[in-house]
Amino acid sequence: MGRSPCCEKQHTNKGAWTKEEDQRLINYIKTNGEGCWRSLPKAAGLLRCGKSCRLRWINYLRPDLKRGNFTEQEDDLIINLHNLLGNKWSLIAARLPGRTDNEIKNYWNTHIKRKLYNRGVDPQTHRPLNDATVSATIATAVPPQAQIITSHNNIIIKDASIVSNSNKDNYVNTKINGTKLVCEDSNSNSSSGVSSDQEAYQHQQLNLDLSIGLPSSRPQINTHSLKLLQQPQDGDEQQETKVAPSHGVCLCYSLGFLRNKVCCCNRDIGNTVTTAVTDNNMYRFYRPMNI
DNA sequence: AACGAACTCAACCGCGCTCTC
DNA sequence: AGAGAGCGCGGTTGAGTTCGT
Repeated sequence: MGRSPCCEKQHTNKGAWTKEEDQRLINYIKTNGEGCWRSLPKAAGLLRCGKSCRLRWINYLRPDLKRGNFTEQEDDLIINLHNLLGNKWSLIAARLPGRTDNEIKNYWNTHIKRKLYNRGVDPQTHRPLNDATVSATIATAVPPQAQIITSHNNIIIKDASIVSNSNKDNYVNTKINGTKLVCEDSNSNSSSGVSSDQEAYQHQQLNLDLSIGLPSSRPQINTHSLKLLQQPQDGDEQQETKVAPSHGVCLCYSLGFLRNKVCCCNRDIGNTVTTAVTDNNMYRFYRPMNI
């Protein structure tokens, strides 16, 4: 049993949008607002499928879109967000006002990938690409779970505590083919051997202030958390576990989760803090502000 | 000037998720 | 509980544009 088509294909236009079609769509959305894309084309007098209308509006016609080239700051932000989130273009776009996921995806594929290759960085892994010596050194000195950030001619190893002392002595702050390995201790703001321009770079590093647990990290969740994860989403307030008498910040919005939906994390913001709730495979965390 | 190659990006496609009935 | 509708996402396509010879 196949999926029904989103529209009657033989009665819809395809390809580039005309100015008249754009104007019809703009006029309709100005009057009626976004939403109900399936019925929109007919209501707006457009021979397009709803998906096509939605895409045209979101990627091209929306008034809050930023036009023009990406700035260096946006480039860096995209690279850092991609390092953190992978190909989650919608999440990345949520962090760049006026940019769309499609635009960022295209920009990544046409510009940034090449830029990273030119820097000798693998755009998928964000690890050094073509310098066998550097790669081999990192493979030797740095545990695979370490977070690595490439910066100019430096490779910054976040969370230095998981790098053994002997490896720190042997490799950190040494230059290999012009690339310097730098350790950064996650418990302190200072990095060992970090020069002023490196610090300036690190200040630009992304601080999303996040706590995200993926399903693979489930074993790390204690029984208390699991109890929270199993609780019903709505209504059953007695099962809501009181964790700390503090206010909190819902991270769902800032991450771009639950767009267009009311987040259920922040119910009873007073003294009750839901530390984690779950939608199938995604845990959503609610962070007390005093942590 | 002409042609093909390379590049860009708007648009399309198909899948997965959520919601409703 | 399960099927279908609707939406959003990521990957891919292809027409238009730019570049190189």
